Amino acid sequence: MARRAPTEPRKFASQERSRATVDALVEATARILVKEGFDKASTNRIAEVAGVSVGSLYQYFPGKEALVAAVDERHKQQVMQTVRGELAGILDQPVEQGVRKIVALAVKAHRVDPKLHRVLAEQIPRVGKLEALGTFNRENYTLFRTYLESRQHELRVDDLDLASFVCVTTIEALTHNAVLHHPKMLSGDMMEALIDEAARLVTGYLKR
Amino acid sequence: MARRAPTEPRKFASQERSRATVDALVEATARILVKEGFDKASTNRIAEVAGVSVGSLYQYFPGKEALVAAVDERHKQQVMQTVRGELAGILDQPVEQGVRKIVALAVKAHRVDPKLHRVLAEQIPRVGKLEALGTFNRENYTLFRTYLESRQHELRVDDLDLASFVCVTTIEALTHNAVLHHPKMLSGDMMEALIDEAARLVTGYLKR
Amino acid sequence: MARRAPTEPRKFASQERSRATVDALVEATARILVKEGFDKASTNRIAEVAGVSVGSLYQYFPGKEALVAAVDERHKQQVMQTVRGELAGILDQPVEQGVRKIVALAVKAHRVDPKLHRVLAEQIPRVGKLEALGTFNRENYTLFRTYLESRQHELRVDDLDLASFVCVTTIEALTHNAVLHHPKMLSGDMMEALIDEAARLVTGYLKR
Amino acid sequence: MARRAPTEPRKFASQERSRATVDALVEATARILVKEGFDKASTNRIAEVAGVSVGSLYQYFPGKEALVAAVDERHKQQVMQTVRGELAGILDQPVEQGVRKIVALAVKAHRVDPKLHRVLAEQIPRVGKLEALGTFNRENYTLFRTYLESRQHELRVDDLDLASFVCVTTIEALTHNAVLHHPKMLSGDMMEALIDEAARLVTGYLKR
DNA sequence: GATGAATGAGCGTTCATTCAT
DNA sequence: GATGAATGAACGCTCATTCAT
Repeated sequence: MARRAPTEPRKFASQERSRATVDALVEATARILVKEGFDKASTNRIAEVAGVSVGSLYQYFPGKEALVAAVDERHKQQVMQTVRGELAGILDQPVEQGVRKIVALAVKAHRVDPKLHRVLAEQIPRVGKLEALGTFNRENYTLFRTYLESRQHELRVDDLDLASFVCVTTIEALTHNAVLHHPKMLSGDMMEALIDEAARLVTGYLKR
Repeated sequence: MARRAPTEPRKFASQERSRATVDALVEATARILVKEGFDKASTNRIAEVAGVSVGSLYQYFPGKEALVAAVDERHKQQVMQTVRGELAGILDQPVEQGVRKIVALAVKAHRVDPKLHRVLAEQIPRVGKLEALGTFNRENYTLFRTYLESRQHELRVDDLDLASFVCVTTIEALTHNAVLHHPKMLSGDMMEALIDEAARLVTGYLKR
Repeated sequence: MARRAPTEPRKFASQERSRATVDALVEATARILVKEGFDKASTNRIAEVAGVSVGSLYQYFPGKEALVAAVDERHKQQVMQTVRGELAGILDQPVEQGVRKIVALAVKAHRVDPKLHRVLAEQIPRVGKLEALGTFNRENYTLFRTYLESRQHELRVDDLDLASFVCVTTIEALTHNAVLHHPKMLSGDMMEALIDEAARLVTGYLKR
Repeated sequence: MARRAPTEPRKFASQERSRATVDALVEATARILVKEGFDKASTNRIAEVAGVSVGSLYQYFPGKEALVAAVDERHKQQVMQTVRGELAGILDQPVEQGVRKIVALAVKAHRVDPKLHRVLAEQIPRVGKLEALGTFNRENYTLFRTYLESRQHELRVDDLDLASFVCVTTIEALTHNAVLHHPKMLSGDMMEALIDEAARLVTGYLKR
C-alpha cells in the first residue's frame, strides 16, 4: 500500500519545515521569557517573534502552557546533557572528591542559561499543566542515588532515599540560591569557598 | 449601639473602620489565593469577597500587587511570631541541641498555613513589585547569624556570613521541600527522621 | 441600618444608567441583526454600535447568546402586546368571526418587525442557550386553547390540546410563510384572500 | 487488484475517484452535522473525517457553504425519492383518501433522517449561498398542485396556486412540528390521531 | 470616603482559505 | 490532482483601573 517515492522527499521536506517551525516557536518563547518575562509571553507575541502565524503556533502546541513546558523541557535537557557527561567520570570517585565535583557540576548546571532558569523558577505559576513543572527533579535524584549506592561502603547512612533527598535538595538549593540571588558569590575565590562549604556540608553528612 | 460620647474622636472610629477594611481586603485576598489560586484573585473578586467596593480597594491599596504583598507580609509576620518566640529559648543552647530545635522550628514554621505558603511560593510571579517577594529571608538569616555568634566557640567555621547562608538555605530548602512536595515525610516517624538528618547535616558542618 | 438619602438619588441614577446601557445593547443587537445579519453581530460590534464598551456588555450579559435571547424576548413581548390587547375583544365572538380575526391578528403580529422576525427565525442557530428559542410558542398556544374552551359548544373537536396544536401551528405557518416568503400575498386583495382561506381552513376543521 | 485492461479509460477511474471523494466529503459533512452540530463542522474537520486533505475539499467545493448545500440537496433527494414513488399511486385517488395518504407520506418523509433534518432546519443560518436553502419547497408545491388539478372536479377552490400554498404549508408545518418538537405525537395512536386531524383539516378545506 | 458602572487594551483561540511542494 | 503547513483576521471574553456620582 505504501507509495514509493524517491527517498520520500515530500514527507522529509515537510518534516523539516514543521520541525523548523516548532523550534522557532520554542526559541521565541524562551527569548521572550528571558527578555520580557512570563507576562509578556502571549501567544500572539510568541508567534510574531518566531516569525510564524498564531495559527501555526496552535498547529503544534495546544496552548501557551505547552510552549512554556517545552521551553522548560528543552532547558532541562540542555542542563542534563552537561550533567550526564561529566557525571560519568565521577561515579567511581570516593565521596570526598566525588561530592565536591558534584557540587561544582551543580554550579555549572545552574550557569547553562541562568536567566532562563530564573524566569522558569520564579515567574511561571505552577498551575494547570504547569503544576508539576518545577517539582523535585527526579533524574538528579536517581543519578545521585546511583552514586550513593556505588559508594555505600564509605557511608554512614543506610536510608539512601532519604539521604538522596537531603543531599540533592541541599546542593540544588545552595547552588540555585547562590547563582540566582548572590551572583557575587560565584565570582573569584568566593565560588571556590562556597563549593568547599557545600561539599564539606554534604560529605560530613554522608561519610562514615 | 447608642452614639458614643463626643469624647471619642470621630477620627478614631474612622481609623478603626479603615483598619477593618484593610484587614478584610487582605483576608479576602488570602482566602481566594488559597481556595481558588492566584489566577482567580482579581481585584473585583477580592473586593466582593471582602464586602467592599473596588473603589475602596484602590483607596487602600495601589493595586493588585500591593494586596498580594500584604498577604505575604502578614503570612511572614505570623510565621516569625512563632519563630521569634521559640527562638529565644534556643539562643543559649549548645549547637547540638540548638540546631535540632531550629530545624524542628523551621518545620513548625512551614506548617503555620501551608496552603497559603504553597500558593505564595508557587503561583505568585516574581515580577514588578513582587520581584523581591521570595528572596532570601533576611530576618531568618540575621537571627541565625546571631545564634552562631553566641556559639562561635563551638564552631569550626569562621566566616559566619557564609555559614549562615549555607545553613539557612539548607534548612529552609529541606523543610520547604518536605512540607510541600513530600507531605508523607512530615507525619509520624518520618518527620523525626528528617529532622534528625537535617540537624546532623548542619551540626556536622558547624561543629568543631 | 438603612442610610437615609434624599429620595434615594444615587441608586436611582445608577439604576437609570444601567437600564440605559442594557437597552442600548439590546437595541444595538437588534439593529445589527436586521441590517447585517447574525454573523456580523459580534460582541465587539454590538458594544460599538451601542456606544458602550465590551466590558459593559459583559457586565450585563453573560455572552452573545444572552443578547440575542434578549432581543428575541423583547420582540416577543412587542408582538404579544399587540396580540393580547386585540385578543380580548375576540374571546366572546363565535368561531366563524373569531377565527378570522385571529388569523388577521396573526398577520398583524408578523408585521410588527418582519425583518427582525425573519432573522430571528432563519439565522439564529438553535444551539446552546438558544436551543429553545424558536420552539413552539407556548403563550399563543395557551391563549388559543382558552378561546377554544369558551367556544367548545360550537366545536366538533374534543381534544382541545390536539386541536390547539393543529390550529396554532397552521395559522403560524401560513402567516409566517406569507409574510416572510411571499410578501406579494400580503398586499391588496391577496391578503384578504389569504386570510379568508386560512380562516376557512381552520373554521371548517373546528366547527360542528 | 490486477491492473485493468487498457480498454478501461483512465478518465473513468479518475471520474470514479472524484466521485468517491465528493461523496466522502458530503457524507462526512452530514455525519458531523448530525453528531456534533453545525458549529463543529469546520472544513478541516470535514476533510479529516472524509479522509481527504483540506486542499482536496477545495478542489471539489468552493467553500463550506457549498458542502452544507450539497448535504441539504442530498437529503432532499432522498426524501423526494420516497415521496415521488409513493405519490404515483395516490394521484388518481379521491381527495378524501388521497390527502390522508399525502399527510401520512409527509410524516414518512420527515422520518427519513430526522436528526439531519433537524440540524438542517435549526442550525444552518440562512445566509449567503444558504439563504434559499429553507425556502418553500417548490417540488412539493408542484406535485401537490398537479394532484389538485387532476381532482379539480371534487374541489370547492378555484385558485389552485393559493390552495396549494395553503395545503403544502399546512401539511409541512404540522408534520415538521410534530416530528421535531412533539416526538411523542409520532408514536402509536397519537400519530394516527394527528394524521387524521391534519387530513380532515385539509380535506374539509378542499372538498366541495 | 465609598460606590460600582464603565472602560478598553489585550488575551487565548479558531477556522475558512491559500499555495508551495 | 493531492497534500497539509501556513495564514491572519476576527472572535468571545477578562480584568486592572478610573471617576462621576
